[in-house]
Amino acid sequence: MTVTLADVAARARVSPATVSRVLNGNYPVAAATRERVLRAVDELDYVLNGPASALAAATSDLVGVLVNDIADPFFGIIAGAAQQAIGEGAPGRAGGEKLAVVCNTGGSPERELRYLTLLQRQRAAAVVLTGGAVEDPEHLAAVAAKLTRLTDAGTRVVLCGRPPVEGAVTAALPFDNRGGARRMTEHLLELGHRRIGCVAGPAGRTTTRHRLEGHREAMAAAGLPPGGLTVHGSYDRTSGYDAALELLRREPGLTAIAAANDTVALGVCAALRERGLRVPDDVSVTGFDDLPFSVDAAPALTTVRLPLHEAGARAGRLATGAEAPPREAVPIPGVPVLRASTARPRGR
Amino acid sequence: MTVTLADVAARARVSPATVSRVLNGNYPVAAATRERVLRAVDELDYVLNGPASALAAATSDLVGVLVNDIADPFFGIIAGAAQQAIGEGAPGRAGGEKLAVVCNTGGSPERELRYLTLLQRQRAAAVVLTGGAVEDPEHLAAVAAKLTRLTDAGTRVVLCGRPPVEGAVTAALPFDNRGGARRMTEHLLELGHRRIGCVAGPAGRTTTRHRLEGHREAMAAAGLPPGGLTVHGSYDRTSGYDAALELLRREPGLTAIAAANDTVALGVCAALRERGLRVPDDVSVTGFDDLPFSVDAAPALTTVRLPLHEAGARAGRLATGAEAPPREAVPIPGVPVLRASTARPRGR
DNA sequence: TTGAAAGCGTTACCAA
DNA sequence: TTGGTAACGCTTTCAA
Repeated sequence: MTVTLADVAARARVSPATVSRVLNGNYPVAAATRERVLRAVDELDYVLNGPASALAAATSDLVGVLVNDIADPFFGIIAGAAQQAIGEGAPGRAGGEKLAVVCNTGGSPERELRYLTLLQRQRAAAVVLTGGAVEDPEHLAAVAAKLTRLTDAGTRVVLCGRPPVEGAVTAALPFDNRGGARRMTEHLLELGHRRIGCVAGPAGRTTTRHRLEGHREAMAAAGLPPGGLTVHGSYDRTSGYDAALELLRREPGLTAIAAANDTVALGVCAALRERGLRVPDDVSVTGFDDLPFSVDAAPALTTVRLPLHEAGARAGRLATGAEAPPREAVPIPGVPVLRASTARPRGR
Repeated sequence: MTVTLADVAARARVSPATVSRVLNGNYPVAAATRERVLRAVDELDYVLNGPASALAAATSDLVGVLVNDIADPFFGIIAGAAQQAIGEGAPGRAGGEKLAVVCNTGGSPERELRYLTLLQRQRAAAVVLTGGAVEDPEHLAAVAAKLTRLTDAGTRVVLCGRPPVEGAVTAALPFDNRGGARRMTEHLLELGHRRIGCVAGPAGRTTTRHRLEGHREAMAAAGLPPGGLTVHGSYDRTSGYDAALELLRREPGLTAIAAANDTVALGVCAALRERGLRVPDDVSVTGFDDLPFSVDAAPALTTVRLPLHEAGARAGRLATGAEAPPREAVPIPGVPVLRASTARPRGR
């Protein structure tokens, strides 16, 4: 029925062991023999049995990339870069390359754990976790335990855009969300803004907390009440829209809104537009992430650029072992991108 | 070292066979026994060995979802919906659920084939191919052959937003790109537009060809030269930007531009904006796909809505077998969404 | 309802 | 440089 390694061996008139060696290329094989084997592989259209290979070798070619929302280009860019780096990296078993796959947790802690178990079950070669983590202590502990088991079993664990986990991890590439947010708000303050609203991300996530903390640090440093004008919401457009209306209700005279990310900023802009307010002349809006569409969506948007592609690619290299893990986690900085948003507050 | 099924069996004082039966739940097991086994599983923190299981059962829990560009929300939405449907579907081996993973081909025929081979190697339970196909005859034949091998080996093959492949496929859910594009251009014609530019997608892909054909059908039906004002480019913003400038160079008096998709339309809008032209008052712009950001990016954009989420979810159900494959492929229609784009041509 | 045991297709060790 | 051959951990028939 299906062609096996034994069939190839028979056809090439060698032992199965030799075929395996040719395919894996880890052992010396005579050129003539190798030739014969490869021809047989081709003629029989042989495809290695991955499960059998993984069972015997106690490891597989699978690399899992976990993302919070696959429909969000933020993760798409990271995952795409990681997948490419992994594909280009060291070849996996049997001369084939590693199979980098992305798993969509939807931001759900349960699904995150489920995927980790599934990947553990598959004896994955590596796992890359991207984006913010849920901060529930119980879940955090469960994830840490799971990651420890994975590393113990030889699976490489890489964190990308996610804060380090004590000792359970091969490498961590955290984003400096706090610093980026602080610099962003400092920029607004320098322009003279004082009544600044904040649309934070979903509560209980590291990304949300860090960005919010950065914002508040800047506010506090300027002697302003840091917590007054904050609304939480999910990382989508609707959330920004609703939040902007709520902020305007609370403080009709606000002159700037700092949003959790670019997508949220888009919703903010839409709400302002409906209210007849212009960006950035009436209200300055800032985002975070600098996604490709934001320049069209809101040309006047000031945002923070995170090197998503670079971070993803590096995470991929760390996952394959093509790059040595850094001694300790060095946060990847986010730099404000000032497009047209240099408007000073006008007061209304 | 690692906990095996035998360890669980020993602890529960049953045979390995019984443990397997409890885990898979396909055979009757006494309630008390099952209880004991599950407790042992829990106490030992046992995780099934996927490769071993897949080897013995000759099939795995893996479902591959191939996308052309993971950073494009078009695919993200489809893949997310498919992944969710697959996760919610019939449980896979050992009571766990299916592992739906997305693979990013980057639109490259080689990577597409490579991923198919990798999934074949893993003995994937199903494969979902999304989005347009490259039309190179050689590649088409190679893919068809590969898909035939996959179905022969018991892997379900589902096409989502991709034209059917002769006999090699379990189910196909093609998008009616041609009809959607035709209706879109008809709309422009009804408004009185005559000098309509077209920014088509990358040459040699089914999606591009079908959308272009629909556009030209409408043009021809209106007695207009169908091929005059067409520029090809990739599915990204830059492509739209460049194409719009080129179209304006060729026909400064054009009053409408039909873009390959929403992302491209964004680039078109940006170029027009730079030229001091307003959308839709000076130039009407149409996109395709109706992605979430387009409403903010270009509120005046007319676009075609494809039910991406529904299509992805259905593809997922077809992949798990939760839904019976349709007798034959029924194209999923795309309906024009007229936001503010009802402007008639002004002539310039 | 349960157990015993024969595979499943590779890998990797030990010889030759 | 090559071959023989135990594992690897699970599933599944066949018996009991």
